[in-house]
Amino acid sequence: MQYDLILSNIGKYVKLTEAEASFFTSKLQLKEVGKKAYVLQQNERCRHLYFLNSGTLRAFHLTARGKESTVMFAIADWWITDMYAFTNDQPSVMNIKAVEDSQLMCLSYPDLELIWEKIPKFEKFFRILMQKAYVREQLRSIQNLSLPATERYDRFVSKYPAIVKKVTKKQIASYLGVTPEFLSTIRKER
Amino acid sequence: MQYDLILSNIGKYVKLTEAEASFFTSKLQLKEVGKKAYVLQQNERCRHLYFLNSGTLRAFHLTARGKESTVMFAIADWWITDMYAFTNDQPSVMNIKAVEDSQLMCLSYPDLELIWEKIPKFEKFFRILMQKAYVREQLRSIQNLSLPATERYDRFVSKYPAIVKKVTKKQIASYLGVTPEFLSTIRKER
DNA sequence: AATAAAAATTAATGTACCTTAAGAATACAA
DNA sequence: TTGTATTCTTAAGGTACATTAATTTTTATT
Repeated sequence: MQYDLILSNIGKYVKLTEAEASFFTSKLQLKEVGKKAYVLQQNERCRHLYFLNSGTLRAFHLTARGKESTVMFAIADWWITDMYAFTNDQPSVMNIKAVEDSQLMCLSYPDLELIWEKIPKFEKFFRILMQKAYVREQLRSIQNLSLPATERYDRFVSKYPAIVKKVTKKQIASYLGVTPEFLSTIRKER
Repeated sequence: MQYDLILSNIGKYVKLTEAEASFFTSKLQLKEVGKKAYVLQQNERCRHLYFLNSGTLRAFHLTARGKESTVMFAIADWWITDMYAFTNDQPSVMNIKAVEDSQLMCLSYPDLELIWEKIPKFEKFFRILMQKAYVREQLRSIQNLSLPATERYDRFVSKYPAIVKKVTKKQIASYLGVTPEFLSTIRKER
């Protein structure tokens, strides 16, 4: 049922007993959002960590001048939140919006702290999750600094084919840090 | 003595007993490196996680065409390694080199696993460490995508004044993703 | 199906930043 | 202290990418 995906996601890294699993799932809230709905608005407090059961989300930062920068995409089986705002209880620095109808599991920070306290295995699980997220971001930084846009696009397409199928070119452009017009000329060259 | 800094660093987030602290420090190896010495070479295996007692290190990626991109700097009280290579036992994607004479504590992956197993509090500590590193990298990505070089420089200087004192303009330029020549024209405008 | 709205493309022009090259300042080694 | 390397700066010319604007294509709405 609705907890299968999230439990198997966690199960890749730690083994939970029945009791632990049911304590954990008792803290989850199901949320359904329609396409274009906001899961989080920039400057608001970010009260939840989200796990995607289905659908697609996009996190993006908006500058004063209205420029959008895509921070990340999430599809089924991914975790997403504004980690800065969520863990520091600060106004969020990004929006999270549904690219298509999506189903999410929500976990509040107080509940997450309870879970960490009661089931230390979850510290391990989140350590691994954060470690992988850190590595992903660091490799992205390296690529942004060292590669021209054309190669960044090629690598994005081959690394995230499932995402490419779901999101617009405009959204990919804002993830890569180029305009949609320029991405279009890049693609013509292929 | 030599363990004071690292223990107080850890103590900010978890409280260790005497026995735990001494088990932990028993796994640490002291290393001294001279200015310009390599702590890690790109493509080599990355066998250690490092904590800086003193000095300054710089991690940078080198492209086939010889272009350097600075991934991060580390000064006293910072942790540093090629986290991708270290945790996945893969060839490293970056070099780590001493900007000045430095003293480090080294921890191997097998020892770190022992520590995690024996003292679960260390899972929590590293969860927090990875979480902060992830947030730092994500905010950097946002800034790289949304701000022009001149503002990225200003923010770097105000966020990391202690690092600015230690490293060259050329190294800062390669962290910001601009050439030293262009950084020079930016600085003239201040 | 018709209309509206958003995305994608194309092309002309513009600019932030790069490349090359040379000179000046700073640090390093003999 | 002198020479040598490295960094930093300045300036001219070049390029990757942005901006603007118009057209086409795709998607969403009634």
